Amino acid sequence: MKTSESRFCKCMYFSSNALARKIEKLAIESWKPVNLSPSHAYLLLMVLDEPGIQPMALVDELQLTPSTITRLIEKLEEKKMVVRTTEGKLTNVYPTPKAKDLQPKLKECVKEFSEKYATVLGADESARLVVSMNKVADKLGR
Amino acid sequence: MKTSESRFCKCMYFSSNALARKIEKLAIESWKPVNLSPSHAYLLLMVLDEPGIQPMALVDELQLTPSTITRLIEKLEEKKMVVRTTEGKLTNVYPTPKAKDLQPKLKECVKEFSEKYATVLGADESARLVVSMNKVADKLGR
DNA sequence: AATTAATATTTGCATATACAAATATAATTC
DNA sequence: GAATTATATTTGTATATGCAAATATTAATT
Repeated sequence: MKTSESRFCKCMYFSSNALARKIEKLAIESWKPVNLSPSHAYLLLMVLDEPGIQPMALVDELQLTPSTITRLIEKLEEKKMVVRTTEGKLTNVYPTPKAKDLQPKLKECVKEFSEKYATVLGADESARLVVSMNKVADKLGR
Repeated sequence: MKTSESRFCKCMYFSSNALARKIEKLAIESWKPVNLSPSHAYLLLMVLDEPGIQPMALVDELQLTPSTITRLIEKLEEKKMVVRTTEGKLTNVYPTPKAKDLQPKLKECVKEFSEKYATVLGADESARLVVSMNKVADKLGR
């Protein structure tokens, strides 16, 4: 059954979740080459882009909760992709050389992913959808 | 930081997830009065609407995996909201009287929820967004 | 300076979800 | 009718995520 044929297809809860799950699946495929989940990959991209970035900034940028960010960092630490230094109440997260080596491949995955859905949906339509999802998310605040 | 200001706001993965999480939060609030999570509530609504419905039909309608559907039903069974009868390889799920009593309240929650986001986003805009999310989900198939 | 309040981070616990394998049954094919 | 294949459901296990409480540290107030 298509999403649009479900009895609940008029419901924002149903639709946003169904879409997110399908996109997630596509994303997981895209990041398989680097053996990272999409969230881990995005967090690592942030760290590579801004070495020393602090968890709270990651919370802000990735819109996840502090505890989730801690857990993501922990896993990347296990994988020797980042290191953490704690001074006082602040923590800095730095990429390891291993992560830096991976950077080009990571960017490749980002590109592959966006091409994957642009192919299916059309570049314009997907861009428009992203903009309007963001607008709505903004309005829902916090 | 607003969703639209994140470094990743152009990415479908980020945006669809951020939106789904925010909507989920709103939905959880809306179904607190009946002490059910949104997924449980929707499954129960299906069962009330179509007593004896089989798990596979729920998989189809709710677009979740079979295992997730099993788990959701189990929990509703614990709560004495549904009963399962298994004959051969098929299972039928029926609402209990307790669930039937709850039905009006459940529908009330659905309404509250949709009013909640319609207020924030405008009825038209939210309807449009839902339609286009469904369209995209359809195209992503499977 | 001492107390209080605010902030950053981590931990313990709970939940929803999925995948893959296991089970059980029904349908098909030979 | 026996063997194979397909289908429905459940189970075991793993993951991502969140909330609330715990820690630790800094800032503000008195």
